[in-house]
Order: sequence, then structure tokens, then C-alpha cells
Amino acid sequence: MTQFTKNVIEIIKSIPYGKVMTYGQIAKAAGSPRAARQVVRILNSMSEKYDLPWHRVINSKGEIGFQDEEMFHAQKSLLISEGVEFSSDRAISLLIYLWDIEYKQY
DNA sequence: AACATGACTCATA
DNA sequence: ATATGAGCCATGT
Repeated sequence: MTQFTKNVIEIIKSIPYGKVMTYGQIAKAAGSPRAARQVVRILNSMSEKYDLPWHRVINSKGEIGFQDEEMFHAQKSLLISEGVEFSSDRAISLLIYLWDIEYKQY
């Protein structure tokens, strides 16, 4: 396991209930600013094994990234159950997204 | 035009 | 079988 992967897993696990982070932000915080795609891959292949709160990870536009309808609804349901509000079909509300913007200060 | 993002996809170890 | 790096490429800034 690379250090980057460890960091990514740790960071995703640290996302609080009802909050979200973006792929790119996780990559940056894990030490590899342009590795958003690797974060995607890690989520895809390791979410179950490492018990990650995968539903709290979204794209840089504040939207759910899934194309697959089934997965899209699964993620949306989980977020709604945590009190996350949506401003449109795919995008979460600014209020929740602010946490990610704050995180970018670090 | 250059650069950033990305629930991709593939080859390799 | 799992983990990793990298390439393709559309979309948007």
C-alpha cells in the first residue's frame, strides 16, 4: 500500500457525518494534487474493504459523480439521510459545500 | 491557447 | 485475486 493510498483512505474516513469532500481536494490533501482520478479508482476498488464513507465524496462542482442511475440514487439517499440538502437533482446545496471550501484553506 | 477535473479503463506487478 | 500508475478524452475554466 502506497503512502498516497493510505492518506486517501484516512482522509475519506475523517469526513464527518453530513459533510462532503471532492475528489480533487482529497487528492491534494493526500499529497498528490493532480491525482483526483486515483481517488476515484480507490473509491471504486476499496470502499467496501476499508469501510469508507464513499457517499461523502463528490466532484469539484459539488455534484454526485455517478453516471449509473442505481449508484446515483444510492448515494443521494445516503446523503439525504445524513441531512445533506440538494440545490438541484445532482448538486448539493452551498451550505454543505462550504465545508469543502473551508477545508481548502489548509 | 493552456490548464484542471474526472465513481474511466487498461496493462502491469 | 488486489493494488497501482498511466493514458485517453470530453468538458469546462
